[in-house]
Amino acid sequence: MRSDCSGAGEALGIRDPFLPEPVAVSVTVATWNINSVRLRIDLVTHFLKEHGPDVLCLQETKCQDDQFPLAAFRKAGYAHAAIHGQKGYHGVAVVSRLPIASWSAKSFCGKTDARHVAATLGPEGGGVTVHNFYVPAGGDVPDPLENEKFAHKLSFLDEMKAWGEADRPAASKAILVGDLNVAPLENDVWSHKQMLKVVSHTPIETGKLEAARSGGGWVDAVRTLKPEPEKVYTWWSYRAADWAAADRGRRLDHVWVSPDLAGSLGEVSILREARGWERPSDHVPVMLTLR
DNA sequence: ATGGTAGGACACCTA
Repeated sequence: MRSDCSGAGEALGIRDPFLPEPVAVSVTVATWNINSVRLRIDLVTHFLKEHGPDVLCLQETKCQDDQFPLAAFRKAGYAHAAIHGQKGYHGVAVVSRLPIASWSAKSFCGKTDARHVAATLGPEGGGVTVHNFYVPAGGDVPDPLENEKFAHKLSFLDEMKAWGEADRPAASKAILVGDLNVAPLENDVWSHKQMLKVVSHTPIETGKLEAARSGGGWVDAVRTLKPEPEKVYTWWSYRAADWAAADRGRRLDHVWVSPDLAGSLGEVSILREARGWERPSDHVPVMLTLR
């Protein structure tokens, strides 16, 4: 962003031609499990208009790539997209108003599930790579022998850790966001004690998520800016009679940054009010600004 | 101890 004051050098238009082009002074990234992007496209464009993140990462888009509502995003000013969807389930996408230089998608656990997509921004976005994840929810029974969905979740977390250690995605200018379906800390749930045997907060899951984060060298941006013991939630069940009154939330949605970006953390914002919108997702947007 | 809601595809799965 240019300043309005006219310093001598600027007024004369002097720039060192050997310096790289200036990059954006700030980038805001948002993550939101939208639970069907086609059903809730009007909520998404409302959010983009009101909050204007540079990049929005979506999970549970629940549509094939040719059904993704690209035109609505383009109309809202988000002309760039990396989409990785599948029929009916899962599905992730990165939409951006800044150009995307390249993108890719990884498969995990030998499945074709669309649970990861990565986009690298061009110079306008500082060349940052954004990894967008949708970790398996894991079913209801927290026993990998009885419940294959829980076994899949644990394997997925192990593979995230191995990927972080082998490929070193956090080596420079990287952000990892998404619905990781684990609330790792005591104050990431409404009752630590009552949640210890509930999928999303069992010790085996929280241990594996922490191992994936620290093993990859990632910094938990949200907890850096909102440290414990503050309660932080990003999801409230559809099954509560009154979600706001009960307030039995969980912090399932995360924003991690590579260590070289940790000094640039600006602010984090969790849009709790979005849970009260008409026909809401059960997750709300989480936004991080890097300066 | 139990059941409570939501979305997508297609007769039940996932969350």
